[in-house]
Amino acid sequence: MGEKNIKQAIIRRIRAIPRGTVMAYGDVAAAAGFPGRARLVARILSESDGDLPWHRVLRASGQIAFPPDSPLFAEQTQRLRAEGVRVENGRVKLRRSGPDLDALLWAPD
DNA sequence: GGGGTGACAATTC
DNA sequence: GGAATTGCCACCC
Repeated sequence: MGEKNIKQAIIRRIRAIPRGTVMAYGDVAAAAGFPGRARLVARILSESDGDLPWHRVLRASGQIAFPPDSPLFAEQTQRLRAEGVRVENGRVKLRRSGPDLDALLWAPD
């Protein structure tokens, strides 16, 4: 399998993240079928032209993956809040295996 | 081929 | 919850 396909699969997965929700780098990779490739997701996002919802991807801890004083940090925070996501102190509460909401957000393609 | 780097993560203390 | 450690993988020099 060529790497191009992996990249495409991950990009598709990122585009599929519903508005107002967030996903961790590792989760995106796993959901695309490539567990353990979190860093690849990060690299793809850094290379992307900005046509994908990069602001919906954060660390597994729920923290924004930029230094708090960086402009990207501010932009990501603003974009998330614009979608109704609560961002406090540079972090978002990730509810995994939580209430019924999960089944809805993590529904299959 | 070796070594350092990075929008990461799981484990351990 | 935080800090340190280890694993990871693509990319660059």
